[in-house]
Amino acid sequence: MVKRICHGATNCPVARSLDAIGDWWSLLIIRDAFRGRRRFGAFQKSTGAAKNILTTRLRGLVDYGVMEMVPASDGSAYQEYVLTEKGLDLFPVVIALWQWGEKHFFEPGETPPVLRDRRRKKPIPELAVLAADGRRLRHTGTTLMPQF
Amino acid sequence: MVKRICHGATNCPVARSLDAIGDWWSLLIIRDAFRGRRRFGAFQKSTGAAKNILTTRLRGLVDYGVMEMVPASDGSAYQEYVLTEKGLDLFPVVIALWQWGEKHFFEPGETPPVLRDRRRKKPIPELAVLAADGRRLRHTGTTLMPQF
DNA sequence: CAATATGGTTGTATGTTGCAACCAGATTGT
DNA sequence: ACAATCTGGTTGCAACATACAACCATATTG
Repeated sequence: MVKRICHGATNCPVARSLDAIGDWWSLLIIRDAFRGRRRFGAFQKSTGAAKNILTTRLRGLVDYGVMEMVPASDGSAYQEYVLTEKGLDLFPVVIALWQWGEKHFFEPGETPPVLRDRRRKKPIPELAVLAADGRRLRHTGTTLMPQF
Repeated sequence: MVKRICHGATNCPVARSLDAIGDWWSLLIIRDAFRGRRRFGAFQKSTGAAKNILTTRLRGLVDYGVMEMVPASDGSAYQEYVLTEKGLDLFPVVIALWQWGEKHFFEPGETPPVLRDRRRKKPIPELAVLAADGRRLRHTGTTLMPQF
């Protein structure tokens, strides 16, 4: 999205992901797309981004295949921006960021908005990295992460 | 980290997380911290960031409580940067970004570095958002995400 | 058919980045 | 002991990105 002079051909999946979405505004747009926002104006209001910034970010997300432009669902001549399958796959990323923020950036007095499964009417349990045998995996120095 | 003029007091956990780590370099530093990097010079080499950028990012991460400076583990007079408990809690975020990049940014010919649990010698299964009853949760429009 | 909403584009001032040069203290080699 | 080098930065500057306001064309509403 933002031009990356230094890391064109990195082999690291994290770096490649960040090329597409590793930017404050893009991630905020994606968050709002998961909250049902579809229109340019809606994203502008809910993210607070300036129009030109929003334009470049939406264009970048479309270029990377995270979102796509579709005819407006209300039949008007306008267009909407919706997440592609690739974009929907970012769900765990957004949830992980949500839960981390919820855990670490709210004072005892504050009540963070609760992430809940509306269908089952229960809060969503904390996302966990599991090993192949289903046991919860905790990061322990050299357990993970190849050196590429 | 980067000064956010527009969103000082947002109630959204994702936005609060992004204030601390929603930046290309910071996330790359965190990735490398999970890969065992500890020294300024090591981060410089593995991320490719310029020294001044690295300085500001490391300082920011320390300010936000994601990393901390500790005396060097080899007994020298230098210092090292290590993840705090709060920083270690970013593990799911990094894994989610890793897996998303692995799935969507590698051509059929390319082989992405595999994320594997060294202790059990098996690849790590895909991170999934689970509902309270343990069933896999897929994003379906209005299932999740409160409007704050 | 005038007024307004939508979805942008184009300046311009300011802030952030990337790069190279420089520097002080710690460490190493002799 | 002392010069060379390594480590972990800081500073200056040019290039680039951002925020904000003004403007504009098309679509929609009253």
